[in-house]
Amino acid sequence: MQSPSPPDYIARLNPEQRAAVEALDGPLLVLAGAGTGKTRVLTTRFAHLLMTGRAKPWEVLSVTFTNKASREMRERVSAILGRPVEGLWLGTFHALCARMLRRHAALVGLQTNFTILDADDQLRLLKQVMEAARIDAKRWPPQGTMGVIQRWKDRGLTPERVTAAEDTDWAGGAARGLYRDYQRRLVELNAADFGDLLLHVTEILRTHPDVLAEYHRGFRYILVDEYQDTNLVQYLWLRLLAQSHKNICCVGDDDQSIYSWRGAEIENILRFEKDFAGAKIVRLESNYRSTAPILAAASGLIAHNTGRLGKTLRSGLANAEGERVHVVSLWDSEEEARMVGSRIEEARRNGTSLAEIAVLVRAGFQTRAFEERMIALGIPYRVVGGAKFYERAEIRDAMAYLRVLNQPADDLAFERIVNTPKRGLGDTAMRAMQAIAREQRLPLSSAAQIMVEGSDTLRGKARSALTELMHGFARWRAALDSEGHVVVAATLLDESGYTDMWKQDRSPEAPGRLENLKELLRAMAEFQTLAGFLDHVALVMDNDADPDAARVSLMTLHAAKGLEFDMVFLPGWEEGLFPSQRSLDEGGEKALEEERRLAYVGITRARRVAVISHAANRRIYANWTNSIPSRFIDELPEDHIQRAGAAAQERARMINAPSVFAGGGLMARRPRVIEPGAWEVKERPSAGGFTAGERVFHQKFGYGRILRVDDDKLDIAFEKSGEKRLLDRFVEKA
DNA sequence: TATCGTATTCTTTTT
DNA sequence: GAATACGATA
Repeated sequence: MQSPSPPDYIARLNPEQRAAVEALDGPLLVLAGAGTGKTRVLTTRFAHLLMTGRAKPWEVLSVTFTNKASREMRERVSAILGRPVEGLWLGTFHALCARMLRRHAALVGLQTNFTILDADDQLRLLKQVMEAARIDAKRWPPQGTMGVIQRWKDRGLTPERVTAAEDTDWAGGAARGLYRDYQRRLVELNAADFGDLLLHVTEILRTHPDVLAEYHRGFRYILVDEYQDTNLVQYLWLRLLAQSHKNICCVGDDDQSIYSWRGAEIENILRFEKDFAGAKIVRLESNYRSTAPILAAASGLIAHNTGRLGKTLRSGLANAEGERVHVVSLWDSEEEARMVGSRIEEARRNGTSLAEIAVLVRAGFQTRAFEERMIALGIPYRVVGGAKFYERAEIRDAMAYLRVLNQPADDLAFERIVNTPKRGLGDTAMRAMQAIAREQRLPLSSAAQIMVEGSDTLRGKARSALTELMHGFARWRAALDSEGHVVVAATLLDESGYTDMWKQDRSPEAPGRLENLKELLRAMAEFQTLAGFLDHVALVMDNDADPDAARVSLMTLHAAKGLEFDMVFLPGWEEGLFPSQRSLDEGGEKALEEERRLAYVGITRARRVAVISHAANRRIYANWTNSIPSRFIDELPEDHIQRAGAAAQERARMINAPSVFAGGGLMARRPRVIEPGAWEVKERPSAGGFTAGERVFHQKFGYGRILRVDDDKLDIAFEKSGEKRLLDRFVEKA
């Protein structure tokens, strides 16, 4: 089977990578640790499938999670093959499913040109459904209902498949009915939400053997990236498609599973061997990215998790020497931002490119403080995944116009633009329109047409405005074929008065918005059809403005997965923030492990320098709150880190004045070195002497019971406010 | 019908 | 503290 001298794309691999590439037939799980050449294995494997003649390019189904990953894979496959490859089934779960669903839309009651709704539309629609069902939106927020529905969809449950036992805890057992109504409305609107793309296709594959057989003939091999992040419906979809030939190769890393909140089930990867009989497992453990201390720190941290498949990362670099991971303690979040700023300036002076520096935060709002600092210092930066182009109001408005153009039955889009700009069509007119639509079971735009043609329903300014709008749409739609979608879009924005609305707007953002509209038209020109463009926007909501430019990257830890930088800053390692309190409240111990994996992802992004920091005081909402260092800092192996700031002094003090008593006691009574000023909240010297199981009282959180004592820190289960970690001086014995 | 003021929520993470 | 949502008022 193996030729005497393998092709050089194989010869360049290390033995474990080679094993992963060459095991072409049957199920294979590749456990790829951070920085072990996962993408390389996937792309080489793809190329190898073609080179060995096992499959044609279109017979391989390659699935990724992000658009970025699929773009990268496409580029690298064609680089290996030395030519651009066309007709590939390569994309995100959602993009591939959208493509499949367009072919079989009728099987779930949709038309081929169905609209893909974004999060905003979904919520508005659900609100309407909940209102109609007279559910108290105060008590049961629509977002919560949306969450319940999405989790069902994540598990492949259509409304019919949801059992009564599943529907107890939300809205008093009304959630299942709301789900059913919501799905009905979607079909009426000829629309699908994100979850539907997978749900519908999986349902079709489950219930239409002929369709399934067609795909079995089509896809001889399946490649899956980031398998640890798949949810149940994605798993079902894959299993159905792999059923006959079983040539499925999943690549993933259980230590980097960070999407459980989106329905991902880490069990999918843990269970792989059981799901696919005769599965082979290959471990990639040679890390070619980071220095030895960074790897050691990350490994030491993740070792605190249980239930791992287990991997040992070892450095594959020729020179793995490097600085220890820095841990910096600071007074407040402003000082933290200053520290990061000055270290970036220093690195820049020493020749590090800004493109090689990243600041990775737990939550999006944290980037703001660093942005301000970057502006003050004149350091170019970019916020990755921040305010998205396609989420801006003017873009969404323009998109709504285009959606109505493409599909008159798109009620959500129609509602959005019918009175934007203001045409004098307020509540009264809209209520009348909705009444007609409901009675005759027609889309809003048809109802509007009726109102315009009829004589009695609408009069005066409102009438002429609506007439003009409807005539406009007829005209623009007619021009679509002859003029092309870009020209029509430009005309539409002008004639509808939308551009004028912003031209007359005196607010400082208005010129920028007009600029954005022009940018939208430029983006449209890259697509053959209007429908193609709309799909792209719904599925590929990214805005990667010149990623090569020398800028510091600011982003969330989630957004950083799959990326790497020479120098990585990891600020805000504080209890409550990271690990996130909310996450802990919702998910308990499992959530804590996921937070820890997130920390692991963060550290392993760094090639040469990692700087972890925490601040003693931080402003949350409007007021200052004090925080204690994240437990993850304590979990880092001391031999591989280097402390600076207050914590270093504190630690020096501990070493210089060893206590004869073991454990907390005297050591816990050491004065806080973090200054200036006293702690604002009433603080008593560390009392020590707390034991697990004891009942305590806290000013804000009320009564609770101590779960664990860790030096001067206590894990407390509060009766009202969940589990928290606090310094003992803030609680008293109850 | 539109605008202004107040109340409320938000800060997890994304296709 | 800001952005949004909603209600009261002109």
